[in-house]
Amino acid sequence: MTTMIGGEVTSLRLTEVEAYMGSDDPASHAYRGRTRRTEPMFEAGGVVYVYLSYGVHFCVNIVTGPPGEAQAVLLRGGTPIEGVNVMEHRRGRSDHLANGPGKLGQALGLTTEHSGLRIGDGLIQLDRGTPPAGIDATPRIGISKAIDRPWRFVASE
DNA sequence: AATACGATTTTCT
DNA sequence: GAAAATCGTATTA
Repeated sequence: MTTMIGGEVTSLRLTEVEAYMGSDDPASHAYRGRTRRTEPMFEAGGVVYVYLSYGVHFCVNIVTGPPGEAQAVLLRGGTPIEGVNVMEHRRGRSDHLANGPGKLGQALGLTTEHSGLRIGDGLIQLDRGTPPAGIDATPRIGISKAIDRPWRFVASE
């Protein structure tokens, strides 16, 4: 995916994501219905949902389902491709640029201000990218409910 | 109006 | 391996 925030272009290849269903998924923010924060999740697919985690980190989601379903994919990690110097500057270090949800959000320069934006509006884009050799499904991380659902997907290459 | 709690990361021991 | 940092949101009174 590619972002153009503050005049800086950064792109990376997504390698780790997690799926979140809406009303069927106790671990989802949208589980208890529509609220102001989760509003973007109930939009049609192609909308970005960003939230502040632990008051410290910005985590990025992409809505995938039809309107009202609140299906989304949490971007957990990726490998930098373009604008690496920008990411290094934003992260304040040269390693571990986007190998985690909060890190990825910070590296791409996304904040809650960008929540609800549509992909393709000029700020955020999804590219075709290189297909992974394989995909592993594992249990999701950092949640306390519905841990038994293997909805974390990792590119094996 | 008040309070408890994260879809986390970093740093220290 | 453990703990702190930090604030918006949801829940409760």
